[in-house]
Amino acid sequence: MGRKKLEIKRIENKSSRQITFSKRRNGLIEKARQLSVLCDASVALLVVSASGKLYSFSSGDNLVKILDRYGKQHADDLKALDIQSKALNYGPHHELLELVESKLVGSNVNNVSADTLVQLEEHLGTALSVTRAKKKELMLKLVENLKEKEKLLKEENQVLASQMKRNHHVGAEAEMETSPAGQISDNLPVTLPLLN
Amino acid sequence: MGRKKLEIKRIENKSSRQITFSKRRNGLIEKARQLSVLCDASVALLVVSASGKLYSFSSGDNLVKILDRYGKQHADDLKALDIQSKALNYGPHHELLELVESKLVGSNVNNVSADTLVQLEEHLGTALSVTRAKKKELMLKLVENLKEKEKLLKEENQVLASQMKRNHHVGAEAEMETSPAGQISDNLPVTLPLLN
DNA sequence: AACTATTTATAAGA
DNA sequence: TTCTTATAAATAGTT
Repeated sequence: MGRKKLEIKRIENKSSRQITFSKRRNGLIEKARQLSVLCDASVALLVVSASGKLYSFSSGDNLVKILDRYGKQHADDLKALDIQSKALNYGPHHELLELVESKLVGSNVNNVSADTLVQLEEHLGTALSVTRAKKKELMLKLVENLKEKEKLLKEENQVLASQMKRNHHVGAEAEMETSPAGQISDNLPVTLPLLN
Repeated sequence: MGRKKLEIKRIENKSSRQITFSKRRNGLIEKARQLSVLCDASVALLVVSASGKLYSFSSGDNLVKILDRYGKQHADDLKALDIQSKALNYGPHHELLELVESKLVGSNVNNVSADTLVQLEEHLGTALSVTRAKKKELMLKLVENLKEKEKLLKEENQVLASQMKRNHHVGAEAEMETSPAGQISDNLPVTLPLLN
């Protein structure tokens, strides 16, 4: 979008590269902001220059608020939760923390590179997703079982209700039965599939 | 850059918003890619739609490596999960990423202190727990609702079954009703509403 | 998903 | 850096 068409490959001239970086970085961040506003989307953008400077944009507000909102009384709850769901979630979480440590241990922290931190961020996001996936899988199974139970009970209920109705009719009109009692139970398998 | 100038504020029309999201998201990701190539920069971009779908770009092979490590079958699972669990989980996740950024923004990355990173690690653990806690809370509520339903249905079943039994008795023994017919129909409206 | 009239981003130059 | 401007690119509304 300039005087000339620019091939998308590393700009070899250093100062052009820096100028282009500065311009396009600003443009990218502005675009990210627009997307988040226009479309009600959450956007997080990290840009690290070749020289290691970090620029970023992020929609939404920050973690401090969340931690405040959940307050101290939740700290214990969270511990309990951790214990209970450890078997389920600890694997990835553990790996994650080990990874964090391995990124830091033995190396002077001052030498941690921006790339390492970007990588770390990705690891955290992935680990969180994996954790969610495992827990959700199990919870959904539980819910499904309960829904199945509910469905069966509803069916049974409707069958019973319709039998009630017929019997009631019979009772009210003394004995003018259009169908013998035996037929009712014969019909049951036919009506059951219709209940859903 | 279109037929009309567009104000940068939430697009109210849902389908326009979705279309714009799709277009601009693609544009943003392409711009991110170009910046990383042209200027030799590290770029990480996360976009989550209002409906919870996650899109991302990351220079380097970090993300790919991670997904490979956790297995390809997880990649699809994670996508699906992100859609379904956005309302529940994205908040903390998002804020987590923001924290990561806030720890870094404006400071030369080389100056990040060990304390800051230890703190960050703690925050990540907490954020993970908060996420789990939220999900668990909602899932438990759902399970509780279903159990309650189950209980009510069982009770109703028993009522219906015992009424059946009585009616059946009446039918078999011709007309010896322990309760008048009217009473039965009086009872029906009481039990029927439970069916939903 | 394609089209196209416009707007927007930006490459080069100052 | 910042501004200017010619031009490339993105995209809003439309089909």
